[in-house]
Amino acid sequence: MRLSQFHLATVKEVPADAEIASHRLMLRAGMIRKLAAGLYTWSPLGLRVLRKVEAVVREEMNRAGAIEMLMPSVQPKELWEETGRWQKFGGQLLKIKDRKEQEFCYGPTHEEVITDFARNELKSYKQLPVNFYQIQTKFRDEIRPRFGVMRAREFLMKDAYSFHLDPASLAATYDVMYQAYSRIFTRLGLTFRAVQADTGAIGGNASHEFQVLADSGEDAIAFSDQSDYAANIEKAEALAPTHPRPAPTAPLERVDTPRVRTVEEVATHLGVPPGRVLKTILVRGKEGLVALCLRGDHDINDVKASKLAELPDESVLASEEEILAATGTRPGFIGPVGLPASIPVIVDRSAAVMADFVCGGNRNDTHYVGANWDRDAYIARVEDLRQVTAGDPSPDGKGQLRIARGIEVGHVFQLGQKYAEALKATVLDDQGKPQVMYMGCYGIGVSRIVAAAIEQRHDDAGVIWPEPMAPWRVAVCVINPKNAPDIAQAAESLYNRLNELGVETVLDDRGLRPGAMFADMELIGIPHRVVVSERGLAAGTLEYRARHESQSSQVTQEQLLALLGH
RNA sequence: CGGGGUAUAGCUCAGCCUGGUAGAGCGCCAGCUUUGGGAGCUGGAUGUCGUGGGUUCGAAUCCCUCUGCCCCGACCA
Repeated sequence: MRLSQFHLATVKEVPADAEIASHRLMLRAGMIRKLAAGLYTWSPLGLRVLRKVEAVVREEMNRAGAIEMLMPSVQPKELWEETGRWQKFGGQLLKIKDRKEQEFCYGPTHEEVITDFARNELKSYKQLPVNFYQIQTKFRDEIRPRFGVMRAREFLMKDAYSFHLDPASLAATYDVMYQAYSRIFTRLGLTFRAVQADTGAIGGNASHEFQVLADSGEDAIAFSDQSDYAANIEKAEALAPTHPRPAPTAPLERVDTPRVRTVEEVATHLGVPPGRVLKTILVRGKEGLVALCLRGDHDINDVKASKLAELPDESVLASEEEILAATGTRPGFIGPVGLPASIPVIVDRSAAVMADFVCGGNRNDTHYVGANWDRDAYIARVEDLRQVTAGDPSPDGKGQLRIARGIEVGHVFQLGQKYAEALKATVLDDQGKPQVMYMGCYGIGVSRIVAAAIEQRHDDAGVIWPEPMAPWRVAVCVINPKNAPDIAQAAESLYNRLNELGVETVLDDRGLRPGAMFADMELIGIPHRVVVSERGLAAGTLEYRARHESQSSQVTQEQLLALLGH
């Protein structure tokens, strides 16, 4: 590509609200332009990168035996009503009407459509297993789109759906997809981890997220320092302490704590560490309120809490009015000691081994000190309720947990029969009997990968693309071609030679001053830069510099080609 | 959806408090000069000051309305 024939539109300034590196750099490099909240135009430059990611994804999906297809982005309401998701999906589902007032949605995902396709196309177990995929635009009406294409409303996704006669076949394909995903992210040059993920309401335990490690990531992941255990923090189990609960040594005593409400305030006020304070959270259960007790220095894990039988799928904190009505006490002074018997007290594993602890007094402006389980308060059940923290023992018994931040770029999931059942997608088995198929689904955020790669690989000057993602591998920069026709000629012939060898090359023939040219090539992250100038021409050399290095070197054309693998 | 901001030239922003001819830098156009790290000089074009209303002799500026956008909390590739 001759840059003079391309549309490169780099800018120096970027809105102050572009917070993370990838968003800023994508705007500066002119890869994307915002159309509206969460909606971005991919410029020619940005699209080149997006297509590179797509190509790797497509290659590996094909290699793994998946078959590409393409489904509509607009989907009829009726299908979504069959699975109940027209309602359940919530506000993220963009609903639209056509001229006949018929309702549709812009597809946020394609389980309904693919399962409808499958129930019509797949008749026999002999057609299974089969794995369909597409690379397609999705729309999710995110409550808060942010960080550019990292969390956009419209985004490019690779989604695959596999169909099976039995769970064993599903597990086998799941494994193949897991391996394919590992290859994809490895090939793209990303530092990532596959982590166990929560399976939500669907059940089962086979789901992994592929997380690109980056401090700006929105997810927290927990991993062992001594084994390959890794899980989304929502999923990571907090093991029960191995030591038994100490015997009570202190008497139960009520103390005045006027206006002292939070764990931190209580700890400071009474001069005890937060770990000696019991945190009691009242949530709205299926029948009345439920008390959840945690150690003061621990945080509740909403996913774990919502799995409790007493709680609805979406657990909600009780309001101040509800708490007052149920206990006669304001939030901040609630504790398990003397709590109305109608409120079950579910205690986190770590909190259950506390002794002589501080807790709310169930009377405004008071707390108890020297409280003890059994003697003073009744435990309905002990559960794992808390978020793991760094230093906790790894759930697999090997090593300690560390916490890192990640960007979710892929997710593999064994769906089981949920959708096939709702949509009555069956095949005949070898007995001629209809069997509901088992399904797996496998997603990759193609556009998000572009942003995630930049988060991991950039410097002050701009992006440092992994080679498979770079818009071009090599940039040929010409210095002052106007003054010396032989320089332009030399650059031209080098450019042609590289193209003949199949090296994707961009020739910067815009005639800019060197500084502007170098700045642009660094900003857009071209891995290899070659400078053709009068100096070098006289010496018969070219100036070479790798994007990730700060030093240039003089090379002959043969050396350059060798360096590029030719 | 709750809380907090913000909206002025193509872009990034000042001006608003204290009402009185619409500003800067970058970019763009023309010309001259310059040519190894985002050049210099000269000249030029560009605005319903987000929308609608109100106060006022007079509103970018004060008041109200609506809308867009951004940030902080619960969802997901």
